[in-house]
Amino acid sequence: MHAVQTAPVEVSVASLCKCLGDELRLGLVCLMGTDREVCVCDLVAALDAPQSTISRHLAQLRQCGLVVARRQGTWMYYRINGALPEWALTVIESMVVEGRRQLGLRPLQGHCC
Amino acid sequence: MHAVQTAPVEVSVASLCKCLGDELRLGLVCLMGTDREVCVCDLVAALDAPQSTISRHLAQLRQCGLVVARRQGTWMYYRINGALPEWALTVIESMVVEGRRQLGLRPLQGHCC
DNA sequence: TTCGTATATCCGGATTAACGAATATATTAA
DNA sequence: TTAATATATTCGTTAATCCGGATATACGAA
Repeated sequence: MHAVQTAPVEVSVASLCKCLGDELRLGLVCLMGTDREVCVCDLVAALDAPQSTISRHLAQLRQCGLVVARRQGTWMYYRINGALPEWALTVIESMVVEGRRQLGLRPLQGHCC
Repeated sequence: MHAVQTAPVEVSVASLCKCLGDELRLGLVCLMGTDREVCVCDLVAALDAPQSTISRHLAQLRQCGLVVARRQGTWMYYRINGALPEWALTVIESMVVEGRRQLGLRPLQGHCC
């Protein structure tokens, strides 16, 4: 399991933090965890925000290199970018654990679709 | 050495990230590291920004609980708040190491004053 | 006291970011 | 084709953030 990564992607510490400095984006990342693939409809349902808002924030996370997306039919699945450098994955993992606690979120299991 | 901490302070993951999501504030934290006390004049010199700007960002870090200040005469010394919870200190340490690399900063040694 | 230095705060203006309804695009099924 | 569903993007409005000169405050020395 656990797909092996290609060469690490450069990510700026400040832009990573800026991404996670928004509660909605932090919530998205917390729902994914570092190893889970989730589809947009689940994220919309779990965070109870308008679809356009979720989609916009996902685009930001993607543009930052923090997450990657995979299309399957009409659905889009998002996950943390496994090609992130070690330090970034470590940071994300630590924050996700605490972030879930603070935001009262559980990692999403199974797919809605 | 290494002062023992009192009870951990609650810090929100999102607000910690928001703090570190600004390059100037990230620079300040990188110059302090997790165990160094630095005075404002050194920070102003090292980051080459107006004193009022530095002071404003330091106030934000302080208000977030990320740093604590100690006055000594006319000088103010700042350091990372040792009472931060474990996860926060871990996150900061990881980001500081990489942040220094990206911003081209060295931890400040010795005092200007 | 007064002066000089170090730091903090104020404030108006500029820039950036977040929002969400409306609309566009992509895909599948019929 | 068309319709239906899932997701992305646009756009105008509102809110938050950043900046830095000017000013205020705190302290030590004289």
